[in-house]
Amino acid sequence: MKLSTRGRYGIHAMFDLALYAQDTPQPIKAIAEREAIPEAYLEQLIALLRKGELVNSIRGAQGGYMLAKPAGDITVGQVLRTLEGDLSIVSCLAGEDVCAKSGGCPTQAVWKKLRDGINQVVDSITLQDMIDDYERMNAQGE
Amino acid sequence: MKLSTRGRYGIHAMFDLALYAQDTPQPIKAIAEREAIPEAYLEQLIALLRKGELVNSIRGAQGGYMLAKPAGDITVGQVLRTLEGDLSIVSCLAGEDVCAKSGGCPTQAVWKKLRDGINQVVDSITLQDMIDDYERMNAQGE
DNA sequence: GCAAAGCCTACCAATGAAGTCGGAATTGCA
DNA sequence: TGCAATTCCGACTTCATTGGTAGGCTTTGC
Repeated sequence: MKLSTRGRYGIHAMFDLALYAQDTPQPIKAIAEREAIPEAYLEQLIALLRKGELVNSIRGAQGGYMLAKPAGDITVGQVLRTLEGDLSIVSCLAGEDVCAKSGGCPTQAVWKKLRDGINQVVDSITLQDMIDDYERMNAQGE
Repeated sequence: MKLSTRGRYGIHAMFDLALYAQDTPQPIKAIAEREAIPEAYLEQLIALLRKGELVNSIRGAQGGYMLAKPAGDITVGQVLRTLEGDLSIVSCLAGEDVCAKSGGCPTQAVWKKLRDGINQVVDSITLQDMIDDYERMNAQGE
């Protein structure tokens, strides 16, 4: 039950954009270097984020990427779902197909609680929250 | 970020034992049939549960498996961890290795919250809780 | 002693994750 | 006008894991 690197890289990349792409768009190369992500791979991930309308792209020289919305309007959950698909842990819930044991097996209740717990956590954290944490940390360190 | 069938099958099997192996041990074959799990595969999974000391085995004819502890003392989390390994979503936390960005990257806080949320859910549900749910459901259905 | 069970190990196929590669199309700037 | 920076796109490869099978040995109740 691991998050794949997609989700991890994705959050890193989005955080990076929130931090560095306030004024000028950031090219993949810069993000990849700062966040230690393979450049060609990051390209794929960002393509997904673009389709998910979480980032905007500017093509051509001096181009790059920026957040499509304010950092406070983007949650960790949105990013993870865009990259990893539905977070519902067990296909049984996603597909709405009832288990062999009709009437809803008692395990289903467990998976539901798990799913809700996870969503509750990831949807309550925005990129802005992360930035705030980060700046608080830096202020404290000095 | 899916739970593999291991976890799903495992919970089913444990629930089955909690329900049917109160007095007499249940052989793999019976569990597999009731829960619709491939017999030979279930054998492997139960071997893990045995090593994790969540079930006891009785060898020989009329043998089978029983829970090693009262159903109220076994949590969903214990079962999942035994079968799936650490539930900590992101290796970064398990290995205690600090990220490239020293001082703890701000994403780490996110993974920690996620991990804690998941553990909180799965460790708060025991097999007995599932049984109770199940019986309540049946009582209601009639 | 036979048959019902657990136990053990090796093996296999399919899938998805992670990443690479090459080459377009677009665009700022000298 | 043309070069270089950059996004965009799709195919390909490699590797580990998942999910499962097969076969044979060991234990033990009846």
